[in-house]
Amino acid sequence: MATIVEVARLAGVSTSTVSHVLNDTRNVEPSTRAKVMAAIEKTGYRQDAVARAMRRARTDSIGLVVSDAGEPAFAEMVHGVEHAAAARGLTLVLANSAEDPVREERAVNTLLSRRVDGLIIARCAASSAAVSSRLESESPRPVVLLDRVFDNSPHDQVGADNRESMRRLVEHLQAAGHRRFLLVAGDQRVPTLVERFRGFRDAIRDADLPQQVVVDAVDMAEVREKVAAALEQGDATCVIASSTPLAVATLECLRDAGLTTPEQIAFAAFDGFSHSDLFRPTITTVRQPAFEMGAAAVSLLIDRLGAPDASPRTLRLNQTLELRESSENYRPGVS
Amino acid sequence: MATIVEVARLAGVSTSTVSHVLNDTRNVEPSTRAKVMAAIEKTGYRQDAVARAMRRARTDSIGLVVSDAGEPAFAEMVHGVEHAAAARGLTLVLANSAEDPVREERAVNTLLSRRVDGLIIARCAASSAAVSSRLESESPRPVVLLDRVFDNSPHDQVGADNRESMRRLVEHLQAAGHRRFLLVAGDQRVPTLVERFRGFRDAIRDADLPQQVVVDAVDMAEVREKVAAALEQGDATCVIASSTPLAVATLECLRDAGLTTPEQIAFAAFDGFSHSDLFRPTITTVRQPAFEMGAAAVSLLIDRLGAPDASPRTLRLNQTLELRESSENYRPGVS
DNA sequence: CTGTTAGCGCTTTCAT
DNA sequence: ATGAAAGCGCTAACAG
Repeated sequence: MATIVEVARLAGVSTSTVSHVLNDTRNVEPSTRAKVMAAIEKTGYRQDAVARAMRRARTDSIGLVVSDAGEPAFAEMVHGVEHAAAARGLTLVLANSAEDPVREERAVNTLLSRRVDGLIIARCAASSAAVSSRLESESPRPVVLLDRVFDNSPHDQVGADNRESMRRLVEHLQAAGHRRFLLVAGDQRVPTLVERFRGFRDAIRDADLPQQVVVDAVDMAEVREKVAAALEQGDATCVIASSTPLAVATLECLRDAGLTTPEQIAFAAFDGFSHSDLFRPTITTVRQPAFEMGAAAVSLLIDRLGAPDASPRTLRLNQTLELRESSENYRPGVS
Repeated sequence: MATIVEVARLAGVSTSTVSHVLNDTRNVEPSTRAKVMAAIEKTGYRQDAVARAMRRARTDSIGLVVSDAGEPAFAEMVHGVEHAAAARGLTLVLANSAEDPVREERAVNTLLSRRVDGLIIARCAASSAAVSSRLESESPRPVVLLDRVFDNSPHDQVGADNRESMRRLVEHLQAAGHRRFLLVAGDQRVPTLVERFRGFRDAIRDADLPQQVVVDAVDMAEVREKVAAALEQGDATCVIASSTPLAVATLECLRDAGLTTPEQIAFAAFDGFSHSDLFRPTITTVRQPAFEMGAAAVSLLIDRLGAPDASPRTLRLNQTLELRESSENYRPGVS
């Protein structure tokens, strides 16, 4: 590749003039500019982003660490982040922690070492304290927490209105006549799942319902076991799964138990499945605006670059309650 | 951040010694090494990948351009690429062309300008010639084509055995009694879809079947229109969709036409839906090993770095034919 | 309006 | 076994 020096020589100007033409950073005589453009054309010159980043304070890149690249919801967030970043001329550097704190820490270090202008991260469930302090000490490099938001976080964050959505979902199901629920709540180290659990508790308490069965196992095999046991005991009329993986496990249990939805038991899930309208049963779902969350994280990052000392913001995007067959047609008299 | 100079000063050695300790690139007296390590610890020093890349020929990063980050199959490929790259200490820089040749070209330029060690790209349907020549002139920076492979490509490529898989699928359906198919073939500028179409033709020809109805519209609205019309005419007993988006459109048409699967019409699709076992109808699917394809692309890239002049390789991973309800229970006598 | 030049932080010859 | 020093390609004072 040609360098800026060759372009300058060919155009008969200094490298600084070439640089200024390239970046439009000071006035250049039209004729000079033309000579430079011609030289660029002839040499096939392209700016070297590495050398540029070396000199400047910024790299025009951002890092994203997701906790599970295999989950469709995270794939959507990646898509949203990429879209918003590209729209602002930022390049995306992607890493996946796969819910492993060691890989998470390695990913964060790699990205920081590459001098990304900012970092968006969906912390993994067992995220280490080392990562937290590393992130905090990295100021003024902005960090935005995605999906998994924390109380009193020193960082900007974007999540969903999990607690409120779960409450609305449960209220709807109660109004439809359900009084005995089985909540498949999942790993309670994950803030998102904690929030959903709290929303559930809120709704149960406010409706003066008795205690409900909650499965909060971490391991999926254990989840299946406990859900199966709870179904066997059998007084729940409605099952709620707090995430897609939990919904998969739950649906498998329902199938194994020979329970059909919604005839024998109602079902609802968070995050949901793609193209769910095309298949049966269609499942009542609280849908996360994953793409928008990713895009919003980029916005927060950009805002933060412009105002490093503003106090941290937590953004919560609304989830939508999509009512479908799996929670319909419940007949209180029959239960 | 501390620099290598501060570490050197603190350790009472030269920067070159620190560098050699860091990269384990020449022998260092254990005691010296210890002093350096201590200084690194104390300063919290971390290597600056930008400066490092500036000096060396490599950046230890690879670029990936996907043509549609919203498609689950591509999300899986991204996941596979990330996984394989991370395993080799390579950082992934991600871009999405969204099937837009302008964005594709921009993405390629951005990645090259960042001096990625290699480039993996799923070309978009209307990919411009400018991109082709840009990619070819970038040697010796390796380029691997992903998913969408081309005849006589100067690059390494990894795709699926589309032609053979489609042939197997059609043969299976023929054996089950089907003689009139509707193929929803999609955009014939996309090599993957062309290959699937060819496999279909092969099978029809070898079975001496009459001409079949093929929908090859690009625009999804047009696809729906033509599929609806073909269904109305109504002599097909079996519909095959060549990709997930086409399957979605087709299933909507079937639903709108009031046709149930498999009772009234058989159905099969490529790429498929996630968690398809849990929903009805379960769909006979030719599944693409998307994750593995992404990982394989990284392998090809690495191999190529080691052997820049070997002739280009095309790798075709096997797809699996997953037989499910949507293609069962067809009764020839009734048709 | 344009040119000269000092680095950014690091790796890597070349000496010793 | 270690150090000195020359840049990698670029940007941004500073000077004219």
